[in-house]
Amino acid sequence: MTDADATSDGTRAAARPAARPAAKGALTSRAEDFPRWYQEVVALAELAENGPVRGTMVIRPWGYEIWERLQAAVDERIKAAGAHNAYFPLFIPEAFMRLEAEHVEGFDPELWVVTHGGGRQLEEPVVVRPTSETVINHFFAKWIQSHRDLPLLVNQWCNVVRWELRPRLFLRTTEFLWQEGHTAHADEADARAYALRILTDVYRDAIEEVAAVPVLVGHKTARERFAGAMRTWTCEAMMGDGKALQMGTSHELGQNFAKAFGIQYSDATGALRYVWQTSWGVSTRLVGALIMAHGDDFGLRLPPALAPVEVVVLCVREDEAVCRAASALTDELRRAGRRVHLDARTDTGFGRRTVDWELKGVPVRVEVGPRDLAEGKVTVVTRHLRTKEAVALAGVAGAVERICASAGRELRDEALAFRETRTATVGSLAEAAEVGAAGFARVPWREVGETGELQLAAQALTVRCLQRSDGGLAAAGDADDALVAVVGRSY
RNA sequence: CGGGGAGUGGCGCAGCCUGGUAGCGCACGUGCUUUGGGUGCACGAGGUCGGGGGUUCGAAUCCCCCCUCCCCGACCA
Repeated sequence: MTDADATSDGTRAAARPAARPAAKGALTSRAEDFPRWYQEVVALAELAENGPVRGTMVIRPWGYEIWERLQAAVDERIKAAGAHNAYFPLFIPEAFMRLEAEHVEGFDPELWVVTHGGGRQLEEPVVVRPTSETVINHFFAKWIQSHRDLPLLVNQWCNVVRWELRPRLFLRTTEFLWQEGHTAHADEADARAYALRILTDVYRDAIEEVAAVPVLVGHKTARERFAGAMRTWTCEAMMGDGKALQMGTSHELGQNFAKAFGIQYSDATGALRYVWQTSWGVSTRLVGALIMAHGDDFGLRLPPALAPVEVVVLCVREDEAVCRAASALTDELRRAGRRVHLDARTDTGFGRRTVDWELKGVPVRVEVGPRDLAEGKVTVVTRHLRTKEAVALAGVAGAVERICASAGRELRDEALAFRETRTATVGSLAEAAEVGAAGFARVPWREVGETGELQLAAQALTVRCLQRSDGGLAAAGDADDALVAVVGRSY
């Protein structure tokens, strides 16, 4: 798996000379086989691997640190939007799941149900949460009595479990980590405004500014909508193979759950009213998106903001002067506030080490070797561009600073340019199917409609979102027929 | 659930048809060598061959039963 040459063909391995193909990367190229490339990056960059139970995932430290940084970026924005973190239980009474009709229908096939505990069969089975909508609403009903209790803005970070037919590390696993926000508002307009605020100020901002992945925002068609929602808003990104990935969703739940769970409040006049709600989430899928949006044939490319290590200082060879200089540079960069790792291993060849750091996506590599050092210089390598420059020792901190300051923007620009080359505006369903097969087609929704959506589905295509022709979000008064559908293949 | 495939050192596989007590690549350990883009050489450690039963002097190999996993068709953060 780690070696593209070590395939099933044993005789070939035996006959093959020791040398591997010169100058080839450690990975299958993205163009050759994107899914395989993805799996190899996940394995070789030590991001994650499969757990012992089908569909489960072990997130390794390198991958988890990336997740922690994404999480921090999202969390601080959630708090800025006024929500507070809380925690609700993993186990949900089965009966709760049945209270909202569409919700039951949507989740029933994905549920894991615990039937035994303490060595005996449970009188009432408990569901392992696939989402916490129901438990949280049960408590909302208790906590909300007056309009003074509103809005109630709660978020939780947790794991959820859903039966999955085709698991893929980070993208679709049986158990995954996420954040789910749940809110209750006095009226529809307030709920809508909050759902949109989360969509743009929390999700879009974190994804574009921190993860450096450009997204399209819009709302889902009825077919793609969250089970039980009136409207589902989404951030959609294009991956390196032209397929779409939903990176975050924010739902306007209307009063469906409020009615199912009896969440009512007394308004200023004393009248009893049902609340209007929202829910929203992003998950560890973001890590998968990061890999697929930015990765290249040499591995992961991390925006500095998310990189566990921003700079690796590499001693090219064992040499006292080299080690001293490398160590001094490491200290200097650390003092400047960078996350730096000093790689002074002498038991591993230089080539191996550079390939490893490249696979892991570390944004900047500072190579300290005797040759450059004799001239008072080191080699600074920019991961996302794969450019090298000789930099005087005194200029290293400045060079690193410049790269760290620009890398995120450049990655985003590159991803955006790629998306644009793969996006076309078309006028018919047939054209949309053609363009959508390799990228995004923008087509008037009235040309698609629900029947068109079915036809697209037969070709593995979906409407990723609906938006205004200028890319803006639909306003309350906008009819879907006046909107543009973004059509593409998706994960 | 329907169709196809696979279980053999940590990983990926060969061996099975034509039974004779297990091998290759990678990874791992030790030593030397090398280190400016996956160094090279030598030596070494590591396996209840998914489980159970049967046939046989002898089973990874043949027969029966069971278990597990993977791939393809009914979905999503």
